[in-house]
Amino acid sequence: MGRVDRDFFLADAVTIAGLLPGMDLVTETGGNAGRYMITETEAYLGDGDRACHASRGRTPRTEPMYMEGGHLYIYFVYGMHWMLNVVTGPADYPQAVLIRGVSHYPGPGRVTRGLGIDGSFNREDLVVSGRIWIEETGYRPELVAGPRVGIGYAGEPWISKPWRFIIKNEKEKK
DNA sequence: AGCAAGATCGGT
DNA sequence: CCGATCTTGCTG
Repeated sequence: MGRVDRDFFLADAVTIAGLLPGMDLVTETGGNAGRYMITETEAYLGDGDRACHASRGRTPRTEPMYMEGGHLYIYFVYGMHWMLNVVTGPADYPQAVLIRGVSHYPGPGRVTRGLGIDGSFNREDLVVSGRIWIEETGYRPELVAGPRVGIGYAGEPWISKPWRFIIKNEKEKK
């Protein structure tokens, strides 16, 4: 139904994390074309959110999160996994939505491995990119919200915020 | 320069 | 439950 435009990404991360499930993530990489429905997301809401990387200040790694909504923030963890995040909100408000799962690839590490997404996609602009973007589908699945995964270090109240969204009846990771 | 920890995954 | 694997950011 067409590529999502800039305005969509200017809302806050929690709002967008709740809208992305059901939409399609489309890739055109080196002859490999793919369309995958987003099934699971998580919101990281700015420098006040202790679970958000930006809460430790602006560093070379987190710089992309300070870009205008619609860009990608990609980083490497545990020595083996790329994490795919969609930056949200206006420039200089560091927020992002982690794509934790798409059709056929549940789990943030599996998403990037499955779609061939790596550090070369860091700072990519979903609004104009020729190799990755998001499309509206008209599908509005029922979602289940819950606490975010793997952020025990953040402490309360952040650890309990229901900012993880999964399509109801969709299998969780593993 | 050295080190601890990490928005994970797969095998036991 | 544990090991893999390596970048980042903080400490000194």
